[in-house]
Parts: sequence; C-alpha cells; structure tokens
Amino acid sequence: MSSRVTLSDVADRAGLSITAVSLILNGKTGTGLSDDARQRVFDAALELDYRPNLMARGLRTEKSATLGFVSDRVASTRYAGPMIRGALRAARERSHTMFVTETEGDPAEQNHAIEALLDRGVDALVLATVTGRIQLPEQRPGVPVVLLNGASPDGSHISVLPDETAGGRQAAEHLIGLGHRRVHLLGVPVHLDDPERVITQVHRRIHSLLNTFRDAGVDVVPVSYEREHWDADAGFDTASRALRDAAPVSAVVALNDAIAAGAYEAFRSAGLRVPEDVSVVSFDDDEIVSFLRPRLSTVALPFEAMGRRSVELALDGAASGEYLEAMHLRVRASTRPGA
Amino acid sequence: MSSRVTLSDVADRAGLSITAVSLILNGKTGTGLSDDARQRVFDAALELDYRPNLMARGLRTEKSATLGFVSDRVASTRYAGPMIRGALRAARERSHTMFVTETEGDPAEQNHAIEALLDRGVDALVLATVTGRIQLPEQRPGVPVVLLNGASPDGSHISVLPDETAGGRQAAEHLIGLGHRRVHLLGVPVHLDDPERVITQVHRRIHSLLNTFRDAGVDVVPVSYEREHWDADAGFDTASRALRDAAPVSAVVALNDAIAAGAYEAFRSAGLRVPEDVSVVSFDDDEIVSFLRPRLSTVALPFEAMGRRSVELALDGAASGEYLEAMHLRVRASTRPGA
DNA sequence: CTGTTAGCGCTTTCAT
DNA sequence: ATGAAAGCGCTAACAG
Repeated sequence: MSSRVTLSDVADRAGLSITAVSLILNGKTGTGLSDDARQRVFDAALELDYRPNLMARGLRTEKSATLGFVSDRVASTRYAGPMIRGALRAARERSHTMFVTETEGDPAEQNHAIEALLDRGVDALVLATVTGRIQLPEQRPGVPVVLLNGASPDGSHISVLPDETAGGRQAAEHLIGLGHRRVHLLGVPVHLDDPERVITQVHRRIHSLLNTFRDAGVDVVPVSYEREHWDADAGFDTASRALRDAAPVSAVVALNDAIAAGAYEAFRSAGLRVPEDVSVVSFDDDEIVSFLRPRLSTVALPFEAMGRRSVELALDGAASGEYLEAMHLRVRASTRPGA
Repeated sequence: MSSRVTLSDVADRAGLSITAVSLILNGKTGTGLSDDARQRVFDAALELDYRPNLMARGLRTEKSATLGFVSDRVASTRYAGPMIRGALRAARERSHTMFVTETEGDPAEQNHAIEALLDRGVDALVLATVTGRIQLPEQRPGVPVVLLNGASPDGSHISVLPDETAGGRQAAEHLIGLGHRRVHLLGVPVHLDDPERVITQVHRRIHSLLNTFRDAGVDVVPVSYEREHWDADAGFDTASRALRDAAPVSAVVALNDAIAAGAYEAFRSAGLRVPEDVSVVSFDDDEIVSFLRPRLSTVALPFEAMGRRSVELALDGAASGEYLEAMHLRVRASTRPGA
C-alpha cells in the first residue's frame, strides 16, 4: 500500500529490465529500444502512476531539482513576498522546487541555512535581502550563487538589482515634463556618499534624480533626514521642515512611499492639497499605496521580476556581474502640471 | 576536489569501518564501541568538517528532514509572510528545512505542487491559505497534513485557526468596558450564514461580536456590504452609509483594518474625529495600520503563531481536529470612553 | 535492441 | 568491541 511504485514495478509490468525503463522514461536517445518496448513502458508507468524518487535520482546524478532561497527577512516587510513569488514561478517553469529560509540578518544563521541547504543537495542558491545590503557567505558553496537585491562588493558575483538610475530619471522626467521648475527631494540621507551607510541602490536613485533635474535646469532642493528608516514619521518631519524652512515648491519627490504617506499628512496639516497645491511622486509602489488618497504616482520596484531573474540566472547559468531590472513609473493621481 | 567528504573519508581517518562511524555519529547506544574509537571518530569528523549527505540518508531512512508549505498565495498579501516565518522557525528548531510553493488558488496547481514535494520525500505537508478557504488535496498524501488558516470540512484533518470567537468577544468587551451603548458593525456580509460564501473564521468573528454586545444589552447595528472584498473602499462606503441612514453611534467595529482605514476617511469627510467623536476598533493588525493616524486599536490575527503551530503539529504528530490560536487585542489611540 | 553490473552515501542486520 | 554485506531507487558503463 503505502510505499510508492518504483522503477522495478514498472519494469515488471512492462516485461523489461529496470535499465530499459530508465532509459526510455528519461527519453534517452541513441539507445535503440523498440517502439513496442517504449509503448509498453509508457503504458505501464501511466497505469501504475509511476513517479521517480527524486532523492534516489539525486543521489546518483548530483542534481536534486531543488534550489535554496536564503532571505534576511520573509515577513515583516512587504518586499519579500513578490521576490519569492517571482523566484517561485521561474523555479516551477524549470521543474524545480524551492526551499525558503530566513536568517533575520544574522550571518551565523545564514551560514547555517546555507549548509543545511547544501546538505540537501540544492542545485543553486539565491541570497536575497530586503534591506539592500547583502551578507556574503563565509566560503563559496559548490553551487551557483546569485545575490538578489544586493550589490556584489567586488563584482565577482552574479547580482540582480533594480535599475535605480533609470528609475530615478523617470521620476524626475515625469515632473519636468509636467512643467515643475522647483522641487524638494524628501529623505536624502545625511551621509549620502558614504557606502558604509547608504546602499548602492539608494545612492544611484538619488544621484540620478539630482542629475536629471539639474541637467534640465530645475531647482532641486535635497531635504535631508537623520532617522534610521524611511518611514511615515520621517516623511512627516522632512515635509514639515521643508515647508517651514524653504521657499515653496510645486512638487516633491518622496524617496519612498512611506515618506510620501508622511508627507501627505504634513501637507494636509498645512492646508495644502495634493495634487492641486503640490504634486508628489515617489518610489516603490508599496502595497500601502492603495490606502492613500489621492492615489500615489510612484516608480515601482520590480521585485517580482528580480526574483524571477535571480533564479533564471542561478539555474540557467550566467556570467558574474550586475543584472538590472527595469523600474516602472506608475502615474496616478498625485501629480499634475505645475508652475 | 569539489565533492564533499563522506562517511568513508571519516572512517579512513579514524581507522575504523564505515559502520562504526555511522553508529557513533548517530549516537547509537547499546553498540559497545570503545570511548577511544568514539573520540577518534568525533575528531576526524570535526577535522574533515564532515556533513552527512541528507539525500543518501533519506533514501535509506525514508526521512528527509524536510517539509512542504503549500500556500495559495505568498505575495500580494501581507498575511502569508508571518505564517511562513512562524512555520520556518518551528521547522528550524526541528532541524527541518522547508519548501515553499504557491498555487495561486488553482486546485490543479496544488495537486502538482503536492506531488512535486512528495517526489522529493517531504516528511509532512502544511496546506495554507490566506483566503481562509482551503482546497483539500485529491488524495491523501502518505505524510501528515495540516491545514493552516482553513477549517477542515469534515473534521477529519488537523487544522489551525485563529480563535475568532474569543477575538470577537475581546473587541466587543473593549467597547463595552469603555461605556459605549450603541455601535455599528461595519462590513457584515449580506449572506452571513451561507457557509458557501462566508468562511468559518468570519462567521465566528461576527457572531461572537453580536452575541457579546447583545448579552451586555448594547445596541449593535450590523452594516452590511455587498462588495467582493473587505477593502478601504468598502470601509468608506459602509461607514458613509451608516452615517447617513442610521442613528448616530459613539463607536464602530470595523471587521478588518482595511475597512477601518476607509471608515477613517469617511469620518474625516463628515467632520467627525477619531476617537473624540467616534471610537474605532478593528481586526487583523495589518502592517498598514502603522500608516493610520490615530493609531488603530485592533485585534491581531496570530498568523505567526499559527504558522509555528502548524509545523509543530505536522512534525510532532497530533490528533485531527481544530487547534485554535489566541487573538490579541492591541489597544491604541482610536478608542476612548464614550457615552 | 536489451540486460548485467556497479555504485551514489548512507543505515542496519547479522557475524565475528 | 568491530566489520561485512545488503539494500534504499536510481543512472550509466559496458556486454552481449
């Protein structure tokens, strides 16, 4: 009853050897087996509902049709979900199954997770981060590794990143195209050019914004913040401060959606209306955006595409280097033509 | 060189047979092996950094130290994350590694996923849903199965659910304790008692609210909705309608956080202030709550605890039946004493 | 065209 | 107190 049907069951039923069955089922060409035999095998396999034991096969072939997704965080952020989903889809297309582990940002935990996965014979590893800062494994595992949403420090790894330079440019060009001539940039880290404190992605996003605005002759005012996180409070603070200290603008760029949410509150408190008095464009296209009114124009982070890409690279093979995934501007109701 | 160190490498180095090494490393008692031998084996294993090949072991023992988490949705909702995280933690504590798959609600896809996992020798299966409605597998897999966040239709499965009855009671008692004598219930489905259309969890939540309020002599007014989802728009509509049609209340229960977010907007439009004019309590403790002002009082869904519990039951063994996980009231700024 | 044989790395029974 | 041998289910040389 319980125990599954094996190759030898199929062989018995088809009246052939195990070998022949294996060859046929694996579509091995060249080995001239009769069409009759072939048919008998397929019939038998179908009738018995034969499914190969992948652990046995893996033991022999050193391939498990399995890969490991090692993430610093899978819950407590809305970003991991889409990455995992994209990865899952690419894995399924390749008949692979995916292990997911969470390290909570602890390097020891990450090493532990990697070893556990290697012990189970994974064919490849995706090292993902939602914080944007990747933790490299102590020693190179014997399988392909792809870094997801984190830059490779020395360029010796395959890494998948959002194309922040193009994304920043899109946001800027959107406002420029609407005729805005003076904008605030809400949430610029004080140590912008210190790679120790500011991840590559953010650095590129901001510099791209600054360059694009300046090239177009737009007056762009960075409004810095010193908080730990880009959250709604940071948005409220920076927006309020900009309102108080700086000359008025017709538009702001919030460096992410949470900042934008906070800025909405600040504008509302100040009696300003979005988008009538001030346009807001931001980044991420976070799920929270659906709760904001007016609906936020934002440049979406392509997390699902990145997740997908990461396993494609891991499973299909690729040269090391940076692979950029396009960001997409979603124009909604928070931006309109301005002075 | 790549290939990993095996039992026989350790045996060579320790000057013993493979058998002896296996016995010792697995802590097999009874087999009288000398302490000296034992020591030599441990030393050798340590020096060579031996790690057992789990596929080989699994082939022999029929145990893979692996389980499968089959979810209808892993992204596109903030609920799956915490469930997965809880499950992951329990798995790690048991030295198991977890496969995650997504079926997108498609039964065929689910069967496919289950087979793929069984082919890889998973020791147990967790069938999770974020929609609350579980899809049973066509045929019982040969391993323990736990239903996560879905009721077992005939009670023949192990299933893990939030304790909605107690949760509903808590929300009601909170408002009762604050002195509210008349409340609206925002978002009651029109077909509340049709199990085909309303999942068990919601049914219990609402009936518990109604019963608790009525037992306390509180005047409770269900405000129905006919939309597909409990989203912010549904909240805005129901709250607006209640404001228009019904006698005023000092408090409302929103049936989830998105409804509450919409109700906030409706109250704001009507010039009502939360909590000064109307208290709001809701359910879920969704991540979006952190963007609402004033901070929302809500009864948290225990998704992480449920995820954890599901793999505990799957891996440690359990009788079939319903396992309820406590919901917790988070009192924040949206509720205050009322008339 | 087909079958025999060996072996992947491990556990486990049975001898010694 | 230790080892030989068989076998989990599969693939892959190599014979016939």
